[in-house]
Amino acid sequence: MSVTINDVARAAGVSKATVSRYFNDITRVNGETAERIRRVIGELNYIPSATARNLVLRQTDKLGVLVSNVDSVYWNRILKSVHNYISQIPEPYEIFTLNCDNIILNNTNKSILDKIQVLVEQRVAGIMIALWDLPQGDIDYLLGQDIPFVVVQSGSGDERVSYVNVDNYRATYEAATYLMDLGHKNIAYVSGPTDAIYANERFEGFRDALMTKRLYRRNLIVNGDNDYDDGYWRMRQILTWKPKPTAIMFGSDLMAYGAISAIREAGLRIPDDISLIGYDGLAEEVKIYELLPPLTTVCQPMTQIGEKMAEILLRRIRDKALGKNKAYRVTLPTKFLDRGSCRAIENPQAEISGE
Amino acid sequence: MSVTINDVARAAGVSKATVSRYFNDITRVNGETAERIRRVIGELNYIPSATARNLVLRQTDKLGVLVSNVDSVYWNRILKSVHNYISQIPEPYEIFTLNCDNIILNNTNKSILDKIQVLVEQRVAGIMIALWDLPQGDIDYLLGQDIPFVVVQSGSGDERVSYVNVDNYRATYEAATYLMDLGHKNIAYVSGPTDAIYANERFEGFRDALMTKRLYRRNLIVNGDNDYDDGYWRMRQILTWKPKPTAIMFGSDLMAYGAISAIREAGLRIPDDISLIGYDGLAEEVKIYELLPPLTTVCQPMTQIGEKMAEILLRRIRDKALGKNKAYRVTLPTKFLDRGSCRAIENPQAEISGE
DNA sequence: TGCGTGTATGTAACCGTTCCCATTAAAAAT
DNA sequence: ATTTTTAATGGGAACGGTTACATACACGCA
Repeated sequence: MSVTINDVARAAGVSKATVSRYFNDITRVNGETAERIRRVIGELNYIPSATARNLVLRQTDKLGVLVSNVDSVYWNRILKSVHNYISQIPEPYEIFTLNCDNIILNNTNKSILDKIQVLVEQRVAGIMIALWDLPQGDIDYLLGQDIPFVVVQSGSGDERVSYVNVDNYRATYEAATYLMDLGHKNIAYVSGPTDAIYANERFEGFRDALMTKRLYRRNLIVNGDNDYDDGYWRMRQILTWKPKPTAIMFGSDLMAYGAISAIREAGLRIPDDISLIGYDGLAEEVKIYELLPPLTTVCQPMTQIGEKMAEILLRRIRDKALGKNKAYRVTLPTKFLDRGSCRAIENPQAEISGE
Repeated sequence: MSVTINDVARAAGVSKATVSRYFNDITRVNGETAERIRRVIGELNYIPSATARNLVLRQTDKLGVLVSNVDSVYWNRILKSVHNYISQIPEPYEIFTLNCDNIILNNTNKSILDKIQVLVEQRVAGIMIALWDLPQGDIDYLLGQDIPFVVVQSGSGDERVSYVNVDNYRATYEAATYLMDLGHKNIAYVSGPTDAIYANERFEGFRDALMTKRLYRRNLIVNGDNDYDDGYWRMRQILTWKPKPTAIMFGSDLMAYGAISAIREAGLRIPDDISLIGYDGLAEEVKIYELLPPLTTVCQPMTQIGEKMAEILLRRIRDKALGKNKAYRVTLPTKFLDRGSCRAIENPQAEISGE
């Protein structure tokens, strides 16, 4: 089987304590001895077992990241930013990413809690949770363990939870106001999954903005699933409405792009025939998206989100070492980016659909 | 600190051996006792320590993945496919992803070997290596450990290494032939990093194809870095050449898209003014890429690559349990996809540049 | 000479499991 | 009634590290 510290100790003619010291505090081992150990390690190709080490130390220098799905630009930018941040600090943390999309999509009997437990069992020093939604039960479980963690996008009202959030409500409120200022009166909204906090926040911003001008109509609200295909199909459905909305806001860029595909297919033009606003700002983050049809959108500060997450987690880990236990919470602003997929309505149509 | 098996045993009035049996072979514990243990576990919120378990069993159910950069569509599709495959098998493997891009980009003092060692320290059951390039030294190191591993895209001639490769040479050979059949005589090639095996294979396929018709010119070869920005800048440079090549092949779709951006900027049209061929087939994999300007390209079977990787790794793990040690190697075919970014040359220009 | 000091190393307990090997009591077989 | 089987459980030694404590020795100094 694999080489252990005992093998090294024996071959080097020392006790395993000395070998251990060689790794953890080399100043406490004699130069010649150290050299001997070094050679033996090389010869035997010895790698200490993190398992055994973690067991006795009851801690590791590993950080766990739980991410919804790895193949999403949004989470990727955040992940990347986390990696960047962590690689620039003095502490030698290693980041382990655990993917949850099979749980969510395949509806297996595994739950997010199982994934969290995997991380807990690993005795990671801290956990970053980059999920679209995190059940309160799981939050309670995490609070029960004494592992620092930080949550993004699913920060609820729980005061004990550290999180990085985005000002979703305000973002859509402003975007909707922008559309109304352009003269739109018949504005549809395609929401993300209604069971997710962030999706509701976005929707509520839209709704409240429209309500200020009595333009909110429940039958102009569509619930989507956030992805491209969903945007495509929802748009095809919307295109059959009479009258057609003059503008549509989406809970995600991906849905908006899917919608663009349906709109093109129908032979309509943007923004001449219909105005669109997305949400995420993918084109701001990924160069290649420049080549996509322009989309006015709400940009999320993904890089900043990742940095803040990592920063807060580290602060919590350091706090824990000092016996402190304080939740940190940040809400970051978004940036509205007009890329030309909306146009002004000169002759607002008299008739408003519904109700 | 956290609840241990001893706490459970004490609270349930049994020995820890019985609690252990409760988890591992419940038939060997009395019904009433089992019920008592079950209750205590619930009350104490006990979760067995995987660390301790792994230590005594000398194995884990963790698989490690080393990936170049998480924010790449290419690796993402492969990762996703790996996750899918693993989630469908009976064994309860957990996948830990380790990201290497800070190593490669930031040029830190950390090396890929360090990352590999982290995985070895974790005593993962197996390792998947999804890197653009893997130094031979690292391969040797891995072969020295007795952890099964499989490599993608960097499989060299080493017979002891299991890998999943793509028939890069043939792919570019055929793509180049296609261009020549369209009448192109002045064809440039923008290569990926020249120190990577796959990039050379692709280039060689191109070169050999052109050589068959004596059209290969060294001064039409540009070395790029595979990404969008690089494609953009290389293209700007190429556009200054006189005469301009009538067609350009790229070592990656990303570079080709970057080039498209430069071409648009220059007011030229594709394929009317210039023909392009990419490599990867991103538009085949990611729905949203449908909206990008069409690009004729070589599609890599990313899903299949991920599946094969996972499949081979598992086979190797099972083999190891049987004392077998055999390398598995697969080379997958690509698919040429004509999406209309190339046109035929009716009046091939007489003059060929260079030499 | 004797004593304190510092350096280098060894000894052994411990981390939280698994599992082999008793041990015990009850059931079955003789 | 005695022996054998079987079922249920406990005791304790691993697993591979870390670390507090003990030990041994060399050195400088009163």
